[in-house]
Amino acid sequence: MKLEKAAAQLEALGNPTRLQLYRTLVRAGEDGLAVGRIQEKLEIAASTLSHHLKRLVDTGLVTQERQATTLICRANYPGMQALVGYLVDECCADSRCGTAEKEVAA
Amino acid sequence: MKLEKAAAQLEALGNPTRLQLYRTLVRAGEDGLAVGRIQEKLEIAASTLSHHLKRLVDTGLVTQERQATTLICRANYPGMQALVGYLVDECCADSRCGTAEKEVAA
DNA sequence: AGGCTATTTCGATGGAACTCGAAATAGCCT
DNA sequence: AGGCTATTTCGAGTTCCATCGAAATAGCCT
Repeated sequence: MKLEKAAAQLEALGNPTRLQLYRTLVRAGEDGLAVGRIQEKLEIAASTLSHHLKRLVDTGLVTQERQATTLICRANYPGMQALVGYLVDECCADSRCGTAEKEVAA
Repeated sequence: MKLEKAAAQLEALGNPTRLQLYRTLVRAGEDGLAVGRIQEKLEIAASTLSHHLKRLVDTGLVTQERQATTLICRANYPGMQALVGYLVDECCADSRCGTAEKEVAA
């Protein structure tokens, strides 16, 4: 994973509307969700949704598949896993922060 | 972790310059790095660096500590871990993608 | 105090992002 | 073909971002 690509994916997720959109797709699971369904849930203009969706697809975080007139969207899990992997690798590159097993959150 | 905060952190990391900056701090480890040192490494204008650094600090991904006239910057590991945790939680919320190394790919 | 170094703030510029509604396209169904 | 629904593209407006150099501030040291 190159830094440029990671940054592009992070930026794609770094917008509240798109993060919510991605979250919705993740929760939809493997069945995915039609664009129209997503629009009903998020209540944003269709053109706005299309714009955000395109960004997520372009960065490889979401995939789409046609079914007749409707477009099914799915979260691309491997893509997300690669991104998380990059972050973790960077994080643990030269320091030992891997000792944090649980909710270090706070 | 709220969606808004996660999005803000993702956006902060979603800029090539800032991701490189964060990466540099991570690699520096617990000793951290002075702003001036970072500037030498990244070769960007001091004002630009200050701007990006502020964003990382504001979102909780980087901490700073004064030592005389110099400012030491450090990556905030727990902050990053919380973010990664959020992503993973979202990803595995309603679907079993933890097992999806291969099959789900396609 | 005076000066010196490190860092931030200011002001400006160019470009990109987010949002929307309206119009255009894609593809099914009768 | 004709119409209907789903989705995208277009055009526009507003706002936010990235970058820089110059000037201002912070804080040490002599």
